[in-house]
Order: sequence, then structure tokens, then C-alpha cells
Amino acid sequence: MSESSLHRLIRRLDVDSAPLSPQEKEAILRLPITVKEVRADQDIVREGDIPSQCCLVIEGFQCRYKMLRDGERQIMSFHLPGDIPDLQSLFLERMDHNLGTITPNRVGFIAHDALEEVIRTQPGIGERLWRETLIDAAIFREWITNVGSRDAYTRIGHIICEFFVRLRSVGLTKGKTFNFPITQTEIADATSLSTVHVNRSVQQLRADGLISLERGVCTILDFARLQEAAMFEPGYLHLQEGEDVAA
Amino acid sequence: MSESSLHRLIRRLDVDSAPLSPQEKEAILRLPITVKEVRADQDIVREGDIPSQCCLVIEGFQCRYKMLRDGERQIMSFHLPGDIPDLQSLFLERMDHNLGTITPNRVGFIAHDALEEVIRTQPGIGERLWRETLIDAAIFREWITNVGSRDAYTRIGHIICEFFVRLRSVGLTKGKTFNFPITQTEIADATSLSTVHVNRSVQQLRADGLISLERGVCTILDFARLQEAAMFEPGYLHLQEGEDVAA
DNA sequence: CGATCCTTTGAGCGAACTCAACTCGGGTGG
DNA sequence: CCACCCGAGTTGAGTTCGCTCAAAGGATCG
Repeated sequence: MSESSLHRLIRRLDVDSAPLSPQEKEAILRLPITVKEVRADQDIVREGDIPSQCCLVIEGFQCRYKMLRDGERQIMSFHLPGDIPDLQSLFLERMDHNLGTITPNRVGFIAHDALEEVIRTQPGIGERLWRETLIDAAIFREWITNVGSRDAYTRIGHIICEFFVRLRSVGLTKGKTFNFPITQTEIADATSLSTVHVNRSVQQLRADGLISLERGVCTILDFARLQEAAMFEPGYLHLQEGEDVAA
Repeated sequence: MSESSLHRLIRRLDVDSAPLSPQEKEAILRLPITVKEVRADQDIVREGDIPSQCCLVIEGFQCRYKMLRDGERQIMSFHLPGDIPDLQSLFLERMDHNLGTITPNRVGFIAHDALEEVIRTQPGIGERLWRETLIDAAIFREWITNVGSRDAYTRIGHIICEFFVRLRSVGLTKGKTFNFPITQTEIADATSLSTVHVNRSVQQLRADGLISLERGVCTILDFARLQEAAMFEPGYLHLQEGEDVAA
């Protein structure tokens, strides 16, 4: 149970170019983790909170978001199994945004104390966790570009490409098909578009033969053309060689 | 010369709540740094580069940006003295964006090797640098919200508030006045607006008595009202207590 | 004192928005 | 087992914020 979840973390951190040492793997496996089931649309941590633990996504999807005073919601990232979406709370005391589930989740909580301890005794693990937060930041940068500089059609295509490639990198795709249980309202909150316009743009993506998307299941019908149309260049995800592009 | 520049880095990392130890300060001062003058509008590193050093801003302003295939430029952050804008290159080999100067700069280059060495021997310094990259990420998140969810007037006001508060935290403001040598074209690239619309919105901010801005010098005439109008809440900057808000 | 970059102004246009209503599918309780 | 309900998706029509195109004033600097 807790073993399999920490193995997911090991797979994530064990980069080909810099594999984890046996001691490092053991240290990760010794991390005390509390596994919990969380329903859909629940907050894990909220803006203003001062967490004392981090959350490893084991199953399901999460997102980070801010609420604006007019009630609008801005989603700033999606998170999938293997991610630790609130790792930054280790060094930034107060949450400046919310973290919530999109679907039902299985999550593992790891105390800050335990993480600090493992970082102290195994600096290599700290560096790898640091690297993960840097990739988060790289994705944020891409999202600035996405909401800032791309039109609705491109913007939505881009989100789908990213979701697909990230999901594939953790082995959660079947060919070009994957679970995409993100409602059009949530896509709207992530892309800063209205749900109406998201809907019309998604229909256009379907009409153009780029994707099929219904009832939470997405299939990419022509990745090359979608990637081109969505201006998607996966470099910013900093995946390992061989992991990126194509299939 | 190189002493004063590394002292700037020490001041940045020496948080009240977790002051640097004497050994840590010494270790920072021992860092080999190469100081260089760079003209305005020059790239420090480019997308695709694999840097072997990091850049400490000593004097002047920089920005990170991406170029899109239609020639549009998306600025994703501004950087000011004390920042290390490409710290992420320590763990993410390949640059996924550009870093360039906005004004003439004095910068200090520190080799990755030297940084890795100091992080290894003084883990506390590593944690503080990690924290800096997490604040970068927090600012990226806020910028997603800015370009995504705010109208032109608010968006520009927000950028100005952020610039002011960050500048003040490193002692580069005089009262409510500060250097703001960012052209309207650059504001446009940072806010994803057209220069024409930036111009009209800036004029509106002036007409509303919130700011004065001419020839690279900005004065905030009514911070409370500007902050309110710009939906600016400085929590995401994770400044130390006493440093934030008011004057 | 021309060259150039930055700012400003006018006018028409368009991508995305709002409001409103209708459809569809899945779950739930009487 | 059916009626209802509710969230998600879809469609139509009018509106608006910010865009583009075009051109004219400043400022700064060899």
C-alpha cells in the first residue's frame, strides 16, 4: 500500500541521467506516509494555510487555483499521479493559492519533518525534489504564454497536449487514449476562457479531426497536426530523452 | 567590487527568521564571481542553451521571455538587483526561455561548479536558494492570474505594484518614487496587451491620480487606492514581515 | 539636427464574452 | 422502475474590450 505509493515517487525521481543510489531509494521507502482517500472537488490545502506536510498524488487528478474577488477561479496547474503539488510549502510557510482535487483521489501525506530529515541525510534526494519544483515553475511559465499569447483553439489544444505527454511519461496512457476527466468549466478556468467559448473551440478541434473527447476519455487522432496547431513544444516539461514526442 | 555584489546576495538570503551563520556568509563571500557590464537589450542566455554558470543581477533590470513563432514576445518576469534569474539552470540543463537585459546591467557570473560545491558544504545555502526559486514560481503563478483574469487597467496596475514592492524590499525606492525604465512596449509584452491599449490604460491610471510615470520614473500617488484597483495582494511575494505593504 | 525610439491619438474591426435557453446522461429516491 | 433532478454540454444572438492599421508628436543621442 504505502510501498507502492512511494515506489511511484522513486520512479519519478530516478532519472536515467542521474539514477538514485540504493541508499537513496531505501531512504525514500522509509518515509512515513499516510494514505488517504479524498472525494472529488475537495481542497487539500487552502490559501493562507501553513501546512506541516506535503501531499503525494497516488491516484486521481488535482489542480492548483486562486479565487478572485469577483468569484472567478484561475486554475494554474493540473497534477497527476507521482506529483507533489505542494512541495513548495516546505520552504514557503504560507500558501498563496489553493490545492484541490478534480476527481476522487488517493493521496499520501508526508510530514515536512520527515522530508527535511531525508533531505539532510540524502542531499541527492533534495536536489531531485528541488528539480521537480523547477519543472513546476517551467510549466507555470508556459502557462503564462498560453493564456497570454495564444487564441482559444490553440490554448485548449496546448493544454491537451501537455496533459497527454505528462500522463504518458508516468505510464497512464493507452496508445493515444487517456482519461481526461476535466470538465469544460475546468478547462475554462485553466485557459481563462468562457465555458461557451471552450465548448465551441473543443468542437472545432473535433471537427478538424485532431481529438475525440467524450465522457472523460480523450483520444488524440493526429498528434503531429495537433502539436503543430497547438504550438506545443515539450521541451519545457524537461522530460527524459526518449520520453518526449511521438509514440 | 565583487565583494559588494556578493554582499547583495547575502542580504537577499539572510532572512530574519532564519539568519545565515557566519560560516555560511563566509562561504558565499568566497564564491568566485566574474563581474561584467552588459548593454541594454542583450541576451544573457537563450532558449536551447546549456549554461554552466548563473547570473546575479547587481545593477539594472532583466526579464525572462519566450519568442513565439509569429514574432510575438511574451515576457514572463522582471528581475532586479539581488535576483539570480537563471538559477534553475543548475538543475534543468536546457534553457526553455531567454533571459535578457532591459537596461544596461552590471551582472556577476558564478559557475555552476562553485554553486554546487557551496550547496554541498553548506546545505543551508542550498535551501535558501531553493526558496528563491520557489518565490519565482509563486510570481509566475500570480502572472498567470494577471494575464488570465484581469482587465488591462488592473493588469498594468498590478505589474507596477509588484515592481514597487520588490524594489522597495531591496532598498531601491525613494519614498513612493522609483526607477521604472520599462517601455510601454515591454509592459505590453509582459501583460499580453497591445502597446496602444497599454498606453491608453496608463493614461487612465494617471488620470485617476494613482501614479505618475514619465521618462522611466514612476511615483505612486496613492498606494492604497492603486493596490485596491490592481487587486494587488503581496502575499505571493513571500517577503519578510514588516517588509510588505504600506510605507 | 537628422535618426530613431517611444508615446500618443483616431477609427474601424473582431475574438471572445454575456445572457439565455435547451439537450443529454446518470444518479437517486419515492 | 420510472420520474425527477442536476451537472455538463450545446446552441443562438447581441455586446464589448482590446486589437489592428495608420499617422503624428516628443525625447534622446550621436
